Amino acid sequence: MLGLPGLHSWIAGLPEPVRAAVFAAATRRRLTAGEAVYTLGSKPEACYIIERGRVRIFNVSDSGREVTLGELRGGDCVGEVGMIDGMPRFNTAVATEDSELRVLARADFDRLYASHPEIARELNRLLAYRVRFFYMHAEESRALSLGQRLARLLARTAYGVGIPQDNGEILLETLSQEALANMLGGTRQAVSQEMKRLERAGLLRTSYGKVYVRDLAGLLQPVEDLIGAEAVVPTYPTE
Amino acid sequence: MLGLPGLHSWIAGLPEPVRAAVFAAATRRRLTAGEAVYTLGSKPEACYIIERGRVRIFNVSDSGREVTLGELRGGDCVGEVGMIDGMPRFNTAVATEDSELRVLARADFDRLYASHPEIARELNRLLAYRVRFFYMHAEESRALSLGQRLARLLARTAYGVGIPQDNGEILLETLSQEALANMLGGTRQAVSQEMKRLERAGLLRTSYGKVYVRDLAGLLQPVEDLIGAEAVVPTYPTE
DNA sequence: CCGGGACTGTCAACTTGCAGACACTTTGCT
DNA sequence: AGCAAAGTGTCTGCAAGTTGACAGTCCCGG
Repeated sequence: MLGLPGLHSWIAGLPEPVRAAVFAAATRRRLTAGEAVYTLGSKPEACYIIERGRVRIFNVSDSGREVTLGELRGGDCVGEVGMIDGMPRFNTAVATEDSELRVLARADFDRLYASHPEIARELNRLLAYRVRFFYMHAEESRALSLGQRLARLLARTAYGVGIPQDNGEILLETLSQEALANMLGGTRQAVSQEMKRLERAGLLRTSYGKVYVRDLAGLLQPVEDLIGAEAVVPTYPTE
Repeated sequence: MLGLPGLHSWIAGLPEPVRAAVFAAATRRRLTAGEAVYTLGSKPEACYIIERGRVRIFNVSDSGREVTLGELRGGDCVGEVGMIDGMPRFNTAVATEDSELRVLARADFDRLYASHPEIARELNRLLAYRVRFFYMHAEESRALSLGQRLARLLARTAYGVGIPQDNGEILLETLSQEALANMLGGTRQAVSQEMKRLERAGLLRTSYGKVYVRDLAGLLQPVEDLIGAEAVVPTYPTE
């Protein structure tokens, strides 16, 4: 659910000289598809800026099942939290295609962080975004059914990286039901079932690894229904 | 799950003169039990430092059910994320007992934030903690059963605010099953059932609104079993 | 010391989603 | 064209947790 419109970098907003200093301190690293940027539990040695390619963030739950948190792309940053608190990584990042990263080692990060207050402020913006993101994510997982989450995920993905077609449909590429299941924290079978439901409702059309969204507004409908049903909102005195 | 050992303030770590400047800019506000600090969807006008009392952070899901995120106490801070990104509040904060807060208005925050780089750095530490917290929280909700989450919550609460008794038990006060259910994202009935299971296992003893923990290590046991069962951890090349 | 209110234990019916199994379709490579 | 691998549709249990209902238990104020 990263990899969608939103704030995914603390570099982009920096004034030019500071950004230049960051890039000057960073080394380059190439990854082939399947290679890990970092792994769960490891010590945070560096943070990363993705120049090219894709990096999937996930972790492995009980039965070895992987739950995808999101995918980051060119321009995005990974691994900042570890730079700030120094605690072990709490998830795993793996390149899903051949990628090229800028690596900013811990010591260099610390030096720049201490000397350029703009960096701390940009990181605040990024972390605030992430706090909101994870909070909403947790909320959504609890409050919405798999079908509703699927609809939302598809709608957001369409907004973010969808490719408009001539016939008005929006194409979502490289999006197998298995991958969707991982993102939603559900099983492939359940996704298949819900997907069929959406297809029968005429909201989309599917083809192996591809989804053609037909009615983007319609995908968000069921959620709005739910919000509309939220009749009994308790009130609290504010002053 | 806040209100437990952890980092809950960006004030405490500030150098003395800066902290003094923050307190000088803040006004005082008294809340009676049940009064809201802020509510879901409102514009972030200020952030808060709790001087005395308790503030519960929660939000209302679909059917009007409240899901408690945690409780903050004296010394803790609330509402920083809104100061940084200016977006509407994404949850509701209500005083659960008569409380006293310091209120730092947006304009004052902005002024101090711009002029004291230490504030941004302390906020990063706090936000990094919150990112981790929410991430773990989401993970736990997905991967662990209600019973396991209950055991963990009780263990952590015991560590955090438990009161050791003469007979070796640890007393957890003001902890009704209803409140636990809200924290765990479950129902009162399910908590009752799991609590009985823990009681039958001899790990604790309950009495209306109180829990006496007998075997703290034992409470964490079932989770360790689960971790131990995590045999098939896929490996990823790191270099 | 007694009665209302809050807290707790338990049950049955129901819903959601998981697990495993199996047949089928498409894609991509040779 | 042909074949293996990946992706998909669907079914049958099965487990966890919800909803609603009801009765029992404890606490505290009048």
